[in-house]
Amino acid sequence: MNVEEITQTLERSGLRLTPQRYGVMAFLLEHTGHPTAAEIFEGVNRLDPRSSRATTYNNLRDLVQAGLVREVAVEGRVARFDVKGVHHYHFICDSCGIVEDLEWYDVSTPTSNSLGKRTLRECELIARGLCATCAT
Amino acid sequence: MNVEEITQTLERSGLRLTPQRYGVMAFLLEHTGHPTAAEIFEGVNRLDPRSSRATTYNNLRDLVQAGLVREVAVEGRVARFDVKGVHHYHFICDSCGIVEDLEWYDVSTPTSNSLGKRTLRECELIARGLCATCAT
DNA sequence: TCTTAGATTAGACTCAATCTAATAAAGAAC
DNA sequence: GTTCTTTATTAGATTGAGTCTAATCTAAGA
Repeated sequence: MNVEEITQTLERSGLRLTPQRYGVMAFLLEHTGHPTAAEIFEGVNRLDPRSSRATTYNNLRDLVQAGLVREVAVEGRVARFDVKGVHHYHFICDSCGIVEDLEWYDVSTPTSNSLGKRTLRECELIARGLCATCAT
Repeated sequence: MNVEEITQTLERSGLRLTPQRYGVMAFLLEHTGHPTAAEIFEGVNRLDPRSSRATTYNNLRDLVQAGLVREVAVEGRVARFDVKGVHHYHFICDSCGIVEDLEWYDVSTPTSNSLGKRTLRECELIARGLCATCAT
């Protein structure tokens, strides 16, 4: 994902690509380990330019709404984020809680019968078990 | 799920079936709409016996650890719970955020190749889109 | 240049969840 | 039964992720 793509996606949502927003995107593209908002805030501010906590949260919200970033569904109180670049699923370790990427594959979707009047947008898969470190 | 089963499962984890614990289980068995801890706390206390907030949280933690209850993976700050009785998946509405059950079906699991050294325990599916109410 | 909508900011605030230290209740031991 | 010990419960204080507020600041357009 390059700056052009990001700018255009944001424009489609009526958003500017500010230094702070770029900082969040750049950090997420570089750190694929599903960081928390606090980690992103800290990481972005380790470099220029300074971004406030509120802005980091605002921008994460905006980027999620624009479809560039995803808030990963994990139980627990802290939100984790990743870039929606390449389709992938998640593996969560029962023991240490680490969230790892699993390569995407075609998963059969619920029958239209069981969906009823609902409209389906996407299916997310969460695999659970022990990560490589905890399994040994 | 009956009292016998619950008692035995708890005993296997070295836990007693106290009135407060039973209250939580009974509430969850009756209210399948994925209530929050606060809702469970309030619901349990609408009847006898009085249970404190801390106890509700403690018991939810214990019941999850004993494998009787599941903390549903939803993004957001409030934890939601359901009884692990019947296998099922979840549908989360993009618009109103409601969490509904989807009947279980056999989903293909990740290849052992992509899992690597990880051990797989279960696969959870989260479908997203618009619920029946929001779709119309 | 002026206007205006969008963006950022520090700090106060909210509230779900956890912690603490004291009390209560249920088994087990005698 | 009485005592000892472990497990549970409790009210209230504390934590901390996330949100809100009201005041600036910035940049695009007229």
